[in-house]
Amino acid sequence: MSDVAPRLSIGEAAERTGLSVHTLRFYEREGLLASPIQRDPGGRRVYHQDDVDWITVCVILRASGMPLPAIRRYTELVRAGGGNETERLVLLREHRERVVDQMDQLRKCLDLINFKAGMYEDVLDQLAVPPATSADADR
Amino acid sequence: MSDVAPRLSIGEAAERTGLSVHTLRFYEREGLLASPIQRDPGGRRVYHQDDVDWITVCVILRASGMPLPAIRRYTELVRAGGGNETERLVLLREHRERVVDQMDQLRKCLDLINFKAGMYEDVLDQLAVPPATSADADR
DNA sequence: CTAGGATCTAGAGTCGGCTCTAGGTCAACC
DNA sequence: GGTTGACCTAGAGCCGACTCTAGATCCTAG
Repeated sequence: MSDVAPRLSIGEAAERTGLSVHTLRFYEREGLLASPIQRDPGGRRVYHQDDVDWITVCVILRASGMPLPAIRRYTELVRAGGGNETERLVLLREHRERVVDQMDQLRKCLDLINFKAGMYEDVLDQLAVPPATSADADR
Repeated sequence: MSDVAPRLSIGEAAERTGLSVHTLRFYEREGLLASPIQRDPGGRRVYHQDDVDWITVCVILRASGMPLPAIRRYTELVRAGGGNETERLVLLREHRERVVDQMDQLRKCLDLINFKAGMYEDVLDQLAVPPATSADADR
């Protein structure tokens, strides 16, 4: 047993969450953090695993396009403790719909790309083969 | 045979592409349109099916997160005509990677949502059943 | 002939989400 | 005890992608 309950500086928290220290402070100001970040005697932030875990959730939600205000609302519900599961569920389900829609759009885009890329590949193949092609046609 | 080669006003083009007239003009200024939009004698834009089709491609690419400058570059290649298929392919493949990455992130987010939503549903089920639960435990 | 609505241009404004700056504190090492 | 580097706050700045405004023009219907 060694690194139980690690106390992380903001720089270390930034490393593990993939955010910049600027963004970590910004998210805190924006009220996205579930629990207030501890401070050391010098006034510096001290992050615990729980904080990192929650921030990671935020990062995933953001990456899926959830706007900061929505994440904030969700955070507030979590902060408020049990008893509001229905509202949390509503929020999550709403976002799930948006995520599903996005996947659909991405699939459409992928189809488009594959279609167009296929066309270009064909054109390039045509150009690559011909050293013999026209002669072959005569035989 | 009636509506062959329809000539659309910007308002009609907006309807069919789902963009606003403002955005249509903006995209044009930004150089996203493959061919210059025709004008009627009064100086108004006239859109043809080809234009709408190309704009639709742009919309799909945008919806998948391709930045305007990338769409512009692609448009320029298309505008330049054949002979640059390799470059187009490179652009499309780069974007395909980003799209695939995004789908991955969305999947991760969906997992998270399903996991959390599942927890909340369980909590709510617990609350919904119990009218008899504690008494049952005594038998 | 005029009133209304769609269109035009150039340019300003908005919004979300960071990102950075200035000016200061603090801890640690040489 | 001086220097370096991570950290602090408050607030300004930036970027992408629209979105809107003002003031003019043009077409159509009444």
